[in-house]
Amino acid sequence: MEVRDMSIRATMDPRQLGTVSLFEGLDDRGLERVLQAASIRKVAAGQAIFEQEDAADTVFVMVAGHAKVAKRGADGQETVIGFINPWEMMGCVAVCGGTGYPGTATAVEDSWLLAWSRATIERLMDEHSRIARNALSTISGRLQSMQTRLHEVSNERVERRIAHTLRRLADASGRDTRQGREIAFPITRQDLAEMTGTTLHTVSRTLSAWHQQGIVESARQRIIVRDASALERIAESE
Amino acid sequence: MEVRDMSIRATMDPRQLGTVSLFEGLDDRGLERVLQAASIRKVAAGQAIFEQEDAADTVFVMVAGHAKVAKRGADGQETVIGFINPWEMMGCVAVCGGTGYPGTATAVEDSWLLAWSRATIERLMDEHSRIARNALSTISGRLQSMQTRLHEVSNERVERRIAHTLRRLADASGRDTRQGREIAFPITRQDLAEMTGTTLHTVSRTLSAWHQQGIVESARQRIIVRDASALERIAESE
DNA sequence: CGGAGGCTTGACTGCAGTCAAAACAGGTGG
DNA sequence: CCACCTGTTTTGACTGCAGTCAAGCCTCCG
Repeated sequence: MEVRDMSIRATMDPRQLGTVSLFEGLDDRGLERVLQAASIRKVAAGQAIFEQEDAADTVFVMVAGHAKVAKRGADGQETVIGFINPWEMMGCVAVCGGTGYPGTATAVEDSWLLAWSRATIERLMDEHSRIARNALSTISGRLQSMQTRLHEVSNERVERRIAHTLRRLADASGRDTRQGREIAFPITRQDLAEMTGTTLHTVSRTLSAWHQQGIVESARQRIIVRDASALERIAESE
Repeated sequence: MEVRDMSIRATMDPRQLGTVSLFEGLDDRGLERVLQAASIRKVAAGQAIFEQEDAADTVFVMVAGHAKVAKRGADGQETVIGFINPWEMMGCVAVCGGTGYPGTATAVEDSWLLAWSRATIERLMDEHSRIARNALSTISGRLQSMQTRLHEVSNERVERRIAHTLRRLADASGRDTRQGREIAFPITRQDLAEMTGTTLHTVSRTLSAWHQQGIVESARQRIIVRDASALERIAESE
């Protein structure tokens, strides 16, 4: 399920960790120490990284690959909380808040992650108060984006919600190609439906319509945004 | 709009501050210092405490009264993020995250609040690392409850969402009366609609139906839950 | 007593969910 | 290399939940 591979750590430049919001502003020696305290895990596509309600004892940073975090409710329905890009962290809320993981994280591609145990992260926070402050501001940002999503799901029509979501995905996880901006990991209609509070049928119909209009290009588990401004118009028009 | 009244502070027992999640675990001397750093404000019902997008420079703790925090979107629609009860704080996310306030806070009753400036709260956090940790865990809790609400709005039918919301309100902000458990502050159908992502019409119809069944008692801006277990059944039944 | 804000109810409608079926792509094993 | 099987996507037809439109009532407050 998980394989450790120490050689990767040896070849990694600690300064890359400075990209991670949690470790922003640390000096080189601090980053070095943080890296030394980490362990590395490889997770194959489709495998779980952590499970909902498991005691939260590890903070992860994605090094390469992508993961999906989804919460499943009592009724078995899933809601996609978000996708994790390289150099983003996950698990921090649960570890800091002292609760279980809020959802299940699944690798959607073969991925490499750095991992720190709860005890280690707490020690690092003690040594570098900057890390605690970073955690606070990162979580605050997530809370705000959650509030925005709540507002959207509560007040907006499906098409517009999909447009908003797709725009954000293209923005945060996109990769420019000759055809347009492509979501940089495999994502199904079902995933998009679970992010927007709708059904895969409606997502499929919507994307088909947008395809007709030349706004998106799409194939199995791939979506390319050709006309970002049209998407913007759908998302924001009165 | 806001009136300062220092005499209240003089008569307040610092230990009451220990009830506030942000200051949990501080010793008496710490609480004393926190209280000394606070200023007091009185806000009349209907008045704003802070406005959406204002630079977040003050953290508040409700001493007596209740406030509503609502976010209004680009389209002018409002979403109620939550209600603030006595000894709960607000503004912390924005102040800690370094962003503007995520919504507008309005007193729904005449209220008294303690207030700390950003600089003061940061100094207090430096002096007492416990405060920073508390902030982290409080915000984590809010994030999780946001995720739960997102899941509900995405996947559940209106009636069930209202049941969930009403249950939580009665739980967190209820007061036991001979008729049942009453929401302890004035709340309109519109407020409830904006919390659940529906319209005041639907809320009204739903409450009427529940009234028929003896589940709730309600009047202008007042709701009493008579049969909590029935509500539970509506909220959780398959 | 009059006005404003809050609540209720009815009738209608349409968005999007459900049900159903089929095409398609990709991976696996023979 | 082909056959099969599973998971993904598309499309159509139907339906019902809840939003919209409309009207009127109630309650509190000035």
